[in-house]
Amino acid sequence: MVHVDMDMFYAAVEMRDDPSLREKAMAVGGNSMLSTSNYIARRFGVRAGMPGFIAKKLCQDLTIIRPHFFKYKAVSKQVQKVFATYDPNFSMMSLDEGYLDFTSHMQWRRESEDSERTVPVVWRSEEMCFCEKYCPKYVYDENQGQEEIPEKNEDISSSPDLFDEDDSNEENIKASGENLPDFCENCEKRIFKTAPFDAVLFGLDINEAVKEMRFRIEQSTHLTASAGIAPNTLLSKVCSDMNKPNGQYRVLPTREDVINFIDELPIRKISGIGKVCEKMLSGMEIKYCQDLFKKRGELQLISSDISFRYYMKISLGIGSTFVSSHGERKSMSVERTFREMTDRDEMYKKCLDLCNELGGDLKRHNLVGKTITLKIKKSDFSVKTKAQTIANFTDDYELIFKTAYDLLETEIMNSKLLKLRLMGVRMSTLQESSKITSKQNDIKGFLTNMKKKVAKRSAEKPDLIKKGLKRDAEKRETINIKRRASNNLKDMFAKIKETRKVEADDEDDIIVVYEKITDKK
DNA sequence: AAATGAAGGACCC
DNA sequence: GCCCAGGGTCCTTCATCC
Repeated sequence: MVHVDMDMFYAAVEMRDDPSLREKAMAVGGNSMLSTSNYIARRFGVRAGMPGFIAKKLCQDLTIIRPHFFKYKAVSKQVQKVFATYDPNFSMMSLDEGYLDFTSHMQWRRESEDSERTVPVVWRSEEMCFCEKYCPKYVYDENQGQEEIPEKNEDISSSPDLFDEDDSNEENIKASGENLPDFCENCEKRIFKTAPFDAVLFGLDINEAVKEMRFRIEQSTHLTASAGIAPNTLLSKVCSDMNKPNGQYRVLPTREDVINFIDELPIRKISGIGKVCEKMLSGMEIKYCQDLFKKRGELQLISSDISFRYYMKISLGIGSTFVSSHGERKSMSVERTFREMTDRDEMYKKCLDLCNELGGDLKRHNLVGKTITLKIKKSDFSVKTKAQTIANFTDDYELIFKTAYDLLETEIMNSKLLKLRLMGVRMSTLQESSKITSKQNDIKGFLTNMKKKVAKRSAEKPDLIKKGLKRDAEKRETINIKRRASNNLKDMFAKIKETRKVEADDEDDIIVVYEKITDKK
């Protein structure tokens, strides 16, 4: 499995298109949030996911560029084109990263011609030396002359035995680059060591294959990518981060290599273990992946089945061994942050706008849905979502607004003074609009619609508030029950310790952790 | 008793 | 050095519905 990740994607695109940005500290995003920063800005501590105004404080000279998504999409398409030649079934996780299965490519590669592994050099970065001295003309093959895009070569016998299965050409290329200095003494630019030629021949093994792919990406987009090669996606994702700018890393498909790699790996490196999880696990003295296995007894006690399996898989370095090109989407949404809003009419107006946008998006993607969710974020940053499923699939903004309005109305009614900083509308339970029949809509829809209407009538607003308060009381009660349960955890441990041989020295810590989890609302 | 909905979070890019 | 956009997915808990 190979994971490929473009280096500081958005920032790199902007720097590519505006050379004046290259020597500056810059970031892409807005005043409220940055999505990427370049390496100069990172030296000041400016990182992705940081509010722009804070970044400005860290680095006064920071240039903030608004994102240009159409550009990123175009670049992503180019990258995908390269991906497709190595694995037509590649799966894109976002605009700038994807997983590929190289198995069948490697089969093909073993029997490939040199010409099929040769990539012409059509572009050199401006930071790189162009001087004759260090960019010798490379004659790929005396018989074939200048090389174009690799084509099926009919006469096979003529190719020399120079590059056997065992003898990859990596050595040859390296050898020619190793003698060169890092920088040219004439132009003082970096010397293009990996490919000081008009065409580059890549070797047979997977490292070479991935280098070739990254080289192709660079040639077509003028941007660099990093990659990770490993026996499964979980590991390859981590690997692509190891040699981050413009590099790659491989974990061999052997037991030793996988164990060596995973054992000392901080859990936070694994995709899916975030801030919260890290903190919780560190409370149990779990910092590295091997600790997950060491503390498996305790973990099983406090985790759900799914989480526990997940942890164990991580600790053993187990992950998915196949990629599936994107499944169908589950939801579609629009949301917007704005300056504090208290006026109701303004809120309804905003809601309408969002519904309008969402409706357009749905239509554009040929989708209809039936669950509408209203999301609001108050000035204190607390987030609330309210959802309602309607009878019929729709993409009509007026219909969406009808229910979104109701949801917003009850929210306004339920709070004395609503101060909003964000509003969003989401549609889920999606269907392809072509797939839905009018019959389904008419009969089934009519019945459920009636039911909903009756149910809604019977629930009047004061009742709703009462019900809400009642539910709060119930919630508090369940929290208390859980708290009591956690007090009994000590006894539980003792019993479990007897029946199973669990090494739990730090029971107190675990109870603290447990309380933290259960008290968390 | 199993399935579905709703609400809330964690997490990812 | 700080509490954060906007697009998603998935998990968990609780309620409800036959």
